[in-house]
Amino acid sequence: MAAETGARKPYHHGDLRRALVDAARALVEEKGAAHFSVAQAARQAGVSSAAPYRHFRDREEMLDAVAGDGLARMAERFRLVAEGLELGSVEAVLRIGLAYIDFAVCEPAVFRLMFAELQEKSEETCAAGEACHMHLLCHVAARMGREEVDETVFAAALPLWTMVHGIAFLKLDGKFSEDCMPVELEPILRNAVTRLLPG
Amino acid sequence: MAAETGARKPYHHGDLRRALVDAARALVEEKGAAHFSVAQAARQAGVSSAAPYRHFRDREEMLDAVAGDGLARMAERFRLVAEGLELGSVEAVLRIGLAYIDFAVCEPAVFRLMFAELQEKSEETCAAGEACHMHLLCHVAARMGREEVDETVFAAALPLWTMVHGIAFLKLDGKFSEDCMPVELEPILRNAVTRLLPG
DNA sequence: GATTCCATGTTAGAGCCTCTCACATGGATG
DNA sequence: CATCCATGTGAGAGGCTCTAACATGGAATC
Repeated sequence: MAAETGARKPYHHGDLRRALVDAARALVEEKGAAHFSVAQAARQAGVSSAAPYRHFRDREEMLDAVAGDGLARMAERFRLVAEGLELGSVEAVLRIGLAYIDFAVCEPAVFRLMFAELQEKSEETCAAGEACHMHLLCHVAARMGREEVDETVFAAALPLWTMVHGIAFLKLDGKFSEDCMPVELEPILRNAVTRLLPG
Repeated sequence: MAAETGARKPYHHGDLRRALVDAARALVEEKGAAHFSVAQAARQAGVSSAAPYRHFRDREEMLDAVAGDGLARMAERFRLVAEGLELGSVEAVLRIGLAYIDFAVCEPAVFRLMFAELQEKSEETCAAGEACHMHLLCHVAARMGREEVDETVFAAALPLWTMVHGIAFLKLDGKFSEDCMPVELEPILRNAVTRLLPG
């Protein structure tokens, strides 16, 4: 209920933390995480360059927040695309894989950040990452007739998970572009999923 | 023929470019690419902080050189581990995959940098990357009885390549560590390679 | 309602970094 | 020997991170 109409700033700023994460996300996507600066995000949000440090310990923690936000949004997408599809079906796993790759294509810099080397990930970011992983693991577990996600399920899901992850990364590197090696991903992915899903 | 004995600096410095790349590699591995600084690499090499700019346009180009160096060393490792093994055999592909993952584990930060978002990759870096990729493609082509690496070969190799890439990245994220989900990689990888290699 | 408190903001600034410019040096070349 | 140019240095502009001391105003307390 804040900062919508801009009628008047409801508090000192309203929800600066949220505004900073949004600004940071845009900047990261625009120039890459490496060239992102806290000062710029602060300007974008209309506050002094010291203000962000009330909400984030340092630059790294701000980037972590952007990563966590991205992971949470990706998990939500997984939920949406698999909604209504049979648990453990090739179709469901395929949809999740394609959503994964789609996210990477739509927000390449944020996607990279989500798997970047951060010295210290927040509880929140880790949980969001786990949530993403769990979407796939549940399907594999169902496929195997398991109730719990144990080591066996994890091992069975690993090739799938990693393959999709790898495809997304290579796609970002332009390996499948027109002038390199144009490839229709969906059939390849469907084929691989079929071969790799247990049962 | 330079800078071997260290008897006396043969030229202004000898081979500053090489020294800087080595220093940069060490620094990147030590603190991560994000916290690497040109000035520090210069100090490490014993020159002024302006000297590196005679050899690299900017910080980014210096990191690109470290990445290219890493890719070249990885290609060389691929050559070594597959030496003597049958072209297109499961064993050869498996060895290359394990070498890939091993590199990631031994030099995680450099490995990340090798696939990081760099605004502009040098000719050299691109070529080194292609060389790595080609090692796998040749085995797959041989497996399929092809002479050339065409789109079909590329498509067949893609799941393998991406899966190994993904495993390496997830391993860096500690996803297979003791306190998360301890997994013996080799059998899983062997199984997946067997299932994904054509023929 | 007035007072107090504290979360959240601001200004000033130390210290480091990137990158540039003018200048220095010395091996290679004619 | 004289000259040139690749490669180095020192100084410095400008930007960034992060800290410290101070300011402000909504919320809690009396």
